[in-house]
Amino acid sequence: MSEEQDFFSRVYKIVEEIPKGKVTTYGAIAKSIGAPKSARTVGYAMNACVKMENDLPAHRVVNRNGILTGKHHFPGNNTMQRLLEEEGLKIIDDKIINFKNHLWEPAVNQ
DNA sequence: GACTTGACAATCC
DNA sequence: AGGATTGCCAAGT
Repeated sequence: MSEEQDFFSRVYKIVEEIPKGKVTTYGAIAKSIGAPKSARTVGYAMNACVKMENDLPAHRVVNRNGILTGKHHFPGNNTMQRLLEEEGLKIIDDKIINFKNHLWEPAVNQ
């Protein structure tokens, strides 16, 4: 049993599991992969995810404040906000309204 | 092989 | 209540 995949792969796997209309935080993802202190590293993986052509809903990942911290890294100007709004979320001032209400907690044993 | 950077988070003042 | 600092970990240079 060797599920020891790369840090990136684990992060991608979690992000891939994020249901539509839901969002999660970097810390939650890091925690689910067994690295609660590697929240920064999770964001680092996301940055690489945009560079590669994948189907990861990176726009559903925000910081623990529910703020679209990574919107600047998306193609275009407000791609991230637009995508979230398309999923039924409300965003004001780059911040998700009722963020806690749309927060999705990933599993710990993936 | 060591230093710097970075889409975070928690703590201190 | 709000701003500044520290901690942590992985990849890049």
